[in-house]
Amino acid sequence: MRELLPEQSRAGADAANAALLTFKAKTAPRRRGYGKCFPCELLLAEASSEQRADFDAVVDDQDFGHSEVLYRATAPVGTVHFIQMGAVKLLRSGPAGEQRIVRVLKPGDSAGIESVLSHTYEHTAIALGDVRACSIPVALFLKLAAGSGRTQMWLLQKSLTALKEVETWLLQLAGGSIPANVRMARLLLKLRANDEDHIYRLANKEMGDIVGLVPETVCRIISEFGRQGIIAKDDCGSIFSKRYFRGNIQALKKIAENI
Amino acid sequence: MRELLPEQSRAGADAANAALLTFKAKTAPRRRGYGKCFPCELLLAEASSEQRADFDAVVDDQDFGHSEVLYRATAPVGTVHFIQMGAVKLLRSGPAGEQRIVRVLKPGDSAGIESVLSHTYEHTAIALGDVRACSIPVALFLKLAAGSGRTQMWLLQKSLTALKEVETWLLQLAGGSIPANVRMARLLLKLRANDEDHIYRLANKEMGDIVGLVPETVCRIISEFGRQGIIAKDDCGSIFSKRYFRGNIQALKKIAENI
DNA sequence: CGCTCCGTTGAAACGAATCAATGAAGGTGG
DNA sequence: CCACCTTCATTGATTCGTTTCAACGGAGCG
Repeated sequence: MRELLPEQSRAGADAANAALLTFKAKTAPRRRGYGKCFPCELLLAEASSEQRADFDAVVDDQDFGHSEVLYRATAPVGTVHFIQMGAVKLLRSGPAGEQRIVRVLKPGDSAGIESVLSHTYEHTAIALGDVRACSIPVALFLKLAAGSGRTQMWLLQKSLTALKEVETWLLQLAGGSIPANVRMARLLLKLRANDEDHIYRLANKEMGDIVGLVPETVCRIISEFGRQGIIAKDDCGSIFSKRYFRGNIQALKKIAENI
Repeated sequence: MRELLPEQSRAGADAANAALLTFKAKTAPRRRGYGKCFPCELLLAEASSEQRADFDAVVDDQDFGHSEVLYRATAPVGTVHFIQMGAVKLLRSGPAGEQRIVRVLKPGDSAGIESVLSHTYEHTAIALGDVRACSIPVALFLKLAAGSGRTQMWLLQKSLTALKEVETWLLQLAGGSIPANVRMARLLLKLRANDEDHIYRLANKEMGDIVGLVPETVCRIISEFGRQGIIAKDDCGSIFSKRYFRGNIQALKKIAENI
């Protein structure tokens, strides 16, 4: 289980990642232009030409598979990531071993910005499904960001948006006398993909780690929703095999309102 | 109960506040120099002399009494506040009427910065005890902030710190299979005043609104802590009359660890 | 093929919410 | 200054929901 790799294997994994990055930088086709990644565009808008050269030499896209670790909490900050595709869960762990998913990053979000405050990562970041991210060494990122007012403003907006999101989770998803099925309905609505009736499907334990429930309880509630015809496991072959639910959004909203 | 003033009385209250502010600007002794409020210092560091004059004409300190409302959620953003003294609770309300304290601001924190994203307040802000805040009209704040890179950086740091704080609340204080007495012990530790054994005392319902418990349960746990000699109501006369607990920090930490 | 991990379901125990009643405190008006 | 009223703190008895413990089946993987 990659999420719980023991500490001693981390150095090896990091070295492997570094090697992979180097390899890719030399052999893989480079991104064309800077427009592909909005944050990079911002970072470079006010940069000098030699900074652009620096940038071009080390920054590239990076792909991660399902449940692959982008970085680990308490590790020194190495790179800042801008999510371009897929979703990433941010895990925070407490001293007593408790664990909770505090955010889910989607395309346009950034990971590792806590480097502005500290030299170690705050979370463990793990890919949900296939992920593509633009990865920038933290030193370069900080240097470019310091010279770009627009980037700072963008970061501030992103941070405030994240703050709002977490506060909403705290209000709507966290325990506190709100029945478990209501919290689950709200979570499913938040995990909606696009504007259709597809709902991104996480493992029972993962959903439990968000709403504060035990996996068994999550399973019971999901099963009950299924019995009521509110959601169905979307096993329609293809790549969607088991990564999605198909849900009755209106019915879920009804439950989420909690009468 | 001032927190639940009906809507129709708000306009009157706002007008009264505006009148008070004007009055104070004309008659009350002004703050001496800009050094008194760090954020103001930052805002003005790169400002022109006429901007300073503008600033000096409208910005001043404002005092709030216990349970007084600084601003109300969904109201248009009028002023941004920098807390100089006391504590302020930020309440977020959901569509189903659920309510939760999502943050507690302390000196050095800012309130109303969501104005960067939106034109309405995100929270209802209510004073806990006596509060002194530096109040700046949002238009002036945005104008000055746009021209001050250091202010933007400071705001980013503040926002990231708040984000970290809320995530920690989500992890340690929100429901999720963590026993109620452990969550309460953690809350009491977070409400510690200074480095002593004084603990800021909120109403039972307020503490419940943070950890997601019903007031009765909060009372039972506090009573139990009292019976165990872990905390005592600090009724030692003076102004501290009933605003503080006196607690055995080590014992609380023991409980907070949850074995 | 056997291993482990995850999903699923059942029965029982526990903890917190609810309902209800009393007492203390603060504010208002006579 | 006292009586009244509203709000909050406190405690008990009961109910309800979620956790816990346990067992089984299936999927993925070495």
